[in-house]
Amino acid sequence: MPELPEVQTIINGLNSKVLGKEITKIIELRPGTVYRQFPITSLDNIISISRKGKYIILQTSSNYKLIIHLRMTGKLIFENDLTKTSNHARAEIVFSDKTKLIFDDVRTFGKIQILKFNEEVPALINLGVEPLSEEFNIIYLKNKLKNRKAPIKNALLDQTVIAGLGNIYVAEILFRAKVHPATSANNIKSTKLERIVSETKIILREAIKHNGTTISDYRNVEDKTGEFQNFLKVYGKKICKCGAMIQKIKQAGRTTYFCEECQR
DNA sequence: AAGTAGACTTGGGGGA
DNA sequence: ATCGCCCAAGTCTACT
Repeated sequence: MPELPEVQTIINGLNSKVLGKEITKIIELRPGTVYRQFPITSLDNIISISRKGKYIILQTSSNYKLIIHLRMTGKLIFENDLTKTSNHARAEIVFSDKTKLIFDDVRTFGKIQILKFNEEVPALINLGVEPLSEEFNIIYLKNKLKNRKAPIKNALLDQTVIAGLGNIYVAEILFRAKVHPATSANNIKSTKLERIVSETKIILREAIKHNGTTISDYRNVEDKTGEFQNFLKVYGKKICKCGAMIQKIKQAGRTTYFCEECQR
């Protein structure tokens, strides 16, 4: 799915398009997309739009919130015309001013949860630090990784270590930090950990500036692609800028791209 | 406890 | 051109 920069781009779009709007109904077009623990009876305004890791949180004025996860192929598309729809619309959030958000998701992994405002979700409670916050520093990372023998690639994908990284950005981070993805997490030198921390922040900020990375499905709320795919150095590449072939290996079921020459 | 294969699901692309 | 196999931005569960 969308990783942190893509989700942040969507948050920015939602803030300009739907903040303050009144929700009249939430339509589930495919069963299993929307989890409701209670019926929504009143009309509610969206009073805040934020993100934790890759989770989108819409807080409403009358004590409930929507937690949306896009997983691999989910999109939130703002639409001015209520009669319009999209190929894989799974749910719609309809507003009183005759606009709506379409939740479109080819692979149907994405979900919308409707929760009481103070209700917590285990996945959200257990999230690690935000990589762009000051809490994400070498002391934190060293402590989190000290007992982990698994490859650094797997550890950085673990949302309870850092919230928001995914397969593309972890590959790019390790490439720029010059760390081999199979290195045991607890066996990385401090200078390299420092590089991982600093490159993570740099890459994520750059990617947000370019509206995220579109490999295939990701779109922002205006149904537009991101541009950061033009700046990737290793993910999906065949040849490294050093001239060596980019290697592809499987780690924890995911494909890892890396350069044997540059990442040691 | 840590680590990982499998499951969920649809569609696009390279190859026979 | 068709068929069918492999692959994909993520995370939860169940097993060793």
